[in-house]
Amino acid sequence: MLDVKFIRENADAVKEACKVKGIQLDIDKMIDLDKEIVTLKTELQELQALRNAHSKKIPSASAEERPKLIEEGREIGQKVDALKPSVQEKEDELKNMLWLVPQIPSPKAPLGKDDSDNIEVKKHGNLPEFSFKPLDHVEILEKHSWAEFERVAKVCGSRSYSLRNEMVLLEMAMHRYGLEKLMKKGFTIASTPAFAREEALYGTGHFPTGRDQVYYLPEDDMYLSGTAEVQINSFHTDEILSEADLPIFYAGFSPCFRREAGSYGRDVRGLIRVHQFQKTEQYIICKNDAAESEKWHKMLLETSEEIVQDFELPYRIVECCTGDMGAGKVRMYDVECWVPSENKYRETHSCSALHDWQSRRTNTRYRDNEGKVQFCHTLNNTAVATPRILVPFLENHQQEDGSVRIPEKLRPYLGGLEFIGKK
RNA sequence: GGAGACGUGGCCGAGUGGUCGAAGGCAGCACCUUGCUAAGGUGUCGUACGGGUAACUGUACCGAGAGUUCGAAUCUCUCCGUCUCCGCCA
Repeated sequence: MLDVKFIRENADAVKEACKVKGIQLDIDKMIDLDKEIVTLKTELQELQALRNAHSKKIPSASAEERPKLIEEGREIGQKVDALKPSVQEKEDELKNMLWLVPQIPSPKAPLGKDDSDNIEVKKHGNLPEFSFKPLDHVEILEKHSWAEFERVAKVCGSRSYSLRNEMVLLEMAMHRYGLEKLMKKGFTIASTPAFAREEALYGTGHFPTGRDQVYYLPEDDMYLSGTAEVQINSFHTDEILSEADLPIFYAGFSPCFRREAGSYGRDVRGLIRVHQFQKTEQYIICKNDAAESEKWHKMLLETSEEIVQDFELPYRIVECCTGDMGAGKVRMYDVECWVPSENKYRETHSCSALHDWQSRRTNTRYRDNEGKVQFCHTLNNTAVATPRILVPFLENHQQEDGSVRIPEKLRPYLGGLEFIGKK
């Protein structure tokens, strides 16, 4: 969300943001609507001032004067009541449009239409060379009975899975490793509920546009969130923090749910795109300062890099172009890990800086050292998302004998095992 | 699932129809004091929107929404939340 005042004064920049992000929105209409609201509100406020002044006279009025004054007051009240609904209606209309206004992307962000315009900014690690015919991750899983798909699909539908035996332990080890790393870096580890109210999804920006991607629980009017970002982003709703409190680092740990509507036929096989997964998420609230945001954005990205490096996965970083980054984002990077069976890099982490776009939606503010109340900046990035990360992990670390090598940094979390699946 | 209590500013807490955006205290901030000194005094101290160069000023906000009333923090209803007791339960 952007400030209406900002939109009013920077209409061209906002229109340009809509254009480069591929968002259809009538900014001029919003500005006209806003003008109309200001006019109506001024009128309403004048009437309310009149009403207040008038009703103040009544307590001291004599018994004879009273009925007349009350009658006059009633008339003013009727005028107020007549005006109120139209103000309310127009404010709601504006608010509904404001939810859709994109954040202005950084001038450093590459322009582009979709993910094909993303720019590779870094490559790390050597691609594996196999002296044998490597298996894809589903074949590896099946070979060791490390996952069950068909029976689970009968129970839970497509894009479901059940990890088995060492895979469950490996999954837990990865999260344990990630959480400990983040804790050492000063993050507060927060297990979060997987469900949330509608407001929280508006807060992150998943709503109103992404409703079809989110599971809904009608009995309880709750939604299953696709990331702990949803809950964490709303933790400080309506609060005015102190500058001294910032930055706040959260490491969210939660099950995540995505309907994957519209992705029929894409990545249906295996663990790349599933309805339910487990994620350790990095989240930062910091002060309203672009340089500060940029600093933490770098830090978040570096942390993800450390993680995939410790997992010994070849990866690259792409900077997402304006058309691929999402409405709320100023700048965004993806970490993509090498998937040998597909002969390409696949996204495993997504690192975003949103400036005050989310904090305006949740009304999360802080008082700066000068006493001025400001909206916070927010950032987030994946730390560990399973089972997706298992795909490059299994495929890159597979051995000729069918076992899978465990990188050194992960061994302490797996009872020191160097390999899993060794006969 | 059943019964009850409650929700006021950064925090504590008073306020049950008008003079209340809200007493008092704590914390914060500014200045003063410097033999009651890890203290004392005075002042200041919510947010948003509108008007004004500014001082200042108008409106709204006492969990949220709706209602009653000339007038609502205060009365009514709905919802949300917190707490207590009973029941059920991983």
